Amino acid sequence: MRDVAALAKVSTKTVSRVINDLPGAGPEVVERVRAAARSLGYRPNLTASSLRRSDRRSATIGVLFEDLSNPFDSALLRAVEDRARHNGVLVLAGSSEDDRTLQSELLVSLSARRVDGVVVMAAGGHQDALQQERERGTPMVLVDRPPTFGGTDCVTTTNRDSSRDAVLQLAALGHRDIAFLGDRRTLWTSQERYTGYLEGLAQAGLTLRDELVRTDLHGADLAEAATKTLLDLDRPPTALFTAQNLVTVGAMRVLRARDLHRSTALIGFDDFPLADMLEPGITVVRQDVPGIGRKAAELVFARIDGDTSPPVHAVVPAALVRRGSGEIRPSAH
Amino acid sequence: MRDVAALAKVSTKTVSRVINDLPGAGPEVVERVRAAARSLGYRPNLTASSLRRSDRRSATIGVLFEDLSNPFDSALLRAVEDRARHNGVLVLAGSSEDDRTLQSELLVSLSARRVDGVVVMAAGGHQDALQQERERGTPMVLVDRPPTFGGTDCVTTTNRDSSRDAVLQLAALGHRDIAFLGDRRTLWTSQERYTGYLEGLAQAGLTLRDELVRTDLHGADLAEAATKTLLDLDRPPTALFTAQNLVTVGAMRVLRARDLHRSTALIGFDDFPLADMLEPGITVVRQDVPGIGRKAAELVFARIDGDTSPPVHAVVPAALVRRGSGEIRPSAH
DNA sequence: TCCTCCTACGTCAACGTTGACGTAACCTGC
DNA sequence: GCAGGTTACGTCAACGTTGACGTAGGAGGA
Repeated sequence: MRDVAALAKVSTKTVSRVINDLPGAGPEVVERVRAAARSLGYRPNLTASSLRRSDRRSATIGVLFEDLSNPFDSALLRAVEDRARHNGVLVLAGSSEDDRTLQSELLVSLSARRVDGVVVMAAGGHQDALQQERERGTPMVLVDRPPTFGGTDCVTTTNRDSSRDAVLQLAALGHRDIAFLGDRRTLWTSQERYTGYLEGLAQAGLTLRDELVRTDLHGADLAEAATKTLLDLDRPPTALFTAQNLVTVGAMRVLRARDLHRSTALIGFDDFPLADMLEPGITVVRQDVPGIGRKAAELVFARIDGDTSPPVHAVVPAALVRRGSGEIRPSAH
Repeated sequence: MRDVAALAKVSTKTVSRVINDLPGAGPEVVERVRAAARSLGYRPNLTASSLRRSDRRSATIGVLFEDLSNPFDSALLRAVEDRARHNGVLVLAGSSEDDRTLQSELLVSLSARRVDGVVVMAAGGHQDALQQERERGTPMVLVDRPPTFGGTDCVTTTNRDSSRDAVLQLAALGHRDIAFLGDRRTLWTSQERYTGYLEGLAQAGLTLRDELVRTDLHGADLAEAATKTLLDLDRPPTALFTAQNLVTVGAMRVLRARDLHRSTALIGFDDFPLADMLEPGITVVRQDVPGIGRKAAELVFARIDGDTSPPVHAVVPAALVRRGSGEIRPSAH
């Protein structure tokens, strides 16, 4: 900046004025400064700028999801990024791997870089670190899972209602033995979806068979194993409700291996690519991921801009996408 | 920091020493400062720190890919992120949408935030903005596509060789009419894969039929349309080589719709989730995405650490994954 | 005893930028 | 012709931190 000022024969303050399009610089000086900046390849230092500016904004937000290589997470990141770009804001992204310690460390890193706000998918268990950061005044929005503490916005989907509807659809087709396969029980989403499953059974007048419930299936491999034991039961389920992405994939694999995929009904929570290309297509509860991301971003930006209205828990509706696997009737036996 | 210093009754410089674990602070003072920092919830300001420090590192790198919601891109991001975390570095991520203007703007944004280096998937066409940034001294590594200018590291895969091998495998099965469906011709990867296709044909002693080559298929819809026209030819191809992710999906859709998926061979470049769950499983050329990401990250960090050895073009080998669709023989006619 | 060296601090300025404020020149209206 | 206002600059200090350097006090050696 000093070099630019020297070359244009003005003070650094005038360079600052030109760079920020502030009034108080004559047209001819503006031109001189612009030319000097161009010829020197000058790039303003945003970090120094935000250090001095009164609003102290870094025009950067943090995104802390579980695993950025997971399609759900990356779609969400992309949605947040799009909305952020719209505001001239960049995104610092990190994967917490659902590890509280790691999440906490990353949060400190983000905080040290003075992000204006954060969008977080809370790791399971205690949310002390999140709460602490929130109480320091950092604008924060939780996605996918609500906070266990107060005063914080969050965006989730219709986990319980959509799960109930899925189970009701299976029951309406005549299924009486509907299995539930869920992710880690510590996850709020898993709990909600399980509650929805229970509500669905109750509403359809079906009794819960405990042995048809398998949880803590973290990853497709565990889901495969669980599906196998379910199918080996004396009275195996005629329909499966798989409450997460990878669980659905694991279950599908086993159904195919045993050639049961045309006779056993399957509804999964979370859509995934190519679900429509399989035979049969996989019926899923599809979350509105871009909608969730957009809403979350809007909330952080509103808070960053000083919105002090009461915290919001936004619920973005999911939809049942019928593709075949969820429309299979129980085979007569 | 001033508050911490006041509370611990020391100078800010001593606080700095304690925070950075530098010598020159007695054990009892260290304890006092730590306690003060804790009780005030002090967080060092990394941007101010990097402004003053001599190395001027921000401990942040930029990642500029085409679309962070694309599985290839997000897997790559994750790999870079993991390596970065290992160095205590955070990642600023952006999607360029293969738009040169947008890419250039994002690059300026990254530069203004003083990232220590960038990993870029170059947008098609001129790379002036990239070259300019590179010449300003920013450590830079290109992934997926090489630079059109010199002095810059890059990491790609065996586009040409793997494409040739795929075509040779099809030829060995007896196919004589092998179609090529490719992405935008401006993309280096498309060109390389097309060259590999030509080499494969030549090496197998097959003659090129121009009408079997379709390029500029940006997205699954265009790929679908192109596949339809190919199959409507008087002498349709008996095998397809689809040179990109979404192109493969588009082609698959059409083959299925016409019930040709068991009789027409298909090999796609780029793996995708569930490719193994389809009937038949889709034979693909699989890139080592984590390997590419890791290598790219290693290269930037080496450059950031002052490595001035000649620029490297690392080639991470891809592998043919046989799943069925690429092993279909031409039907007798 | 005195000089040297080390340790544990403190002081000051600077990183690149901008807010607050100052000032000289010009305009406007009567 | 002059008060009052506006425009186009410049000067200075400060944002939070750390490098360079200073200093007081104690340990150690001749």
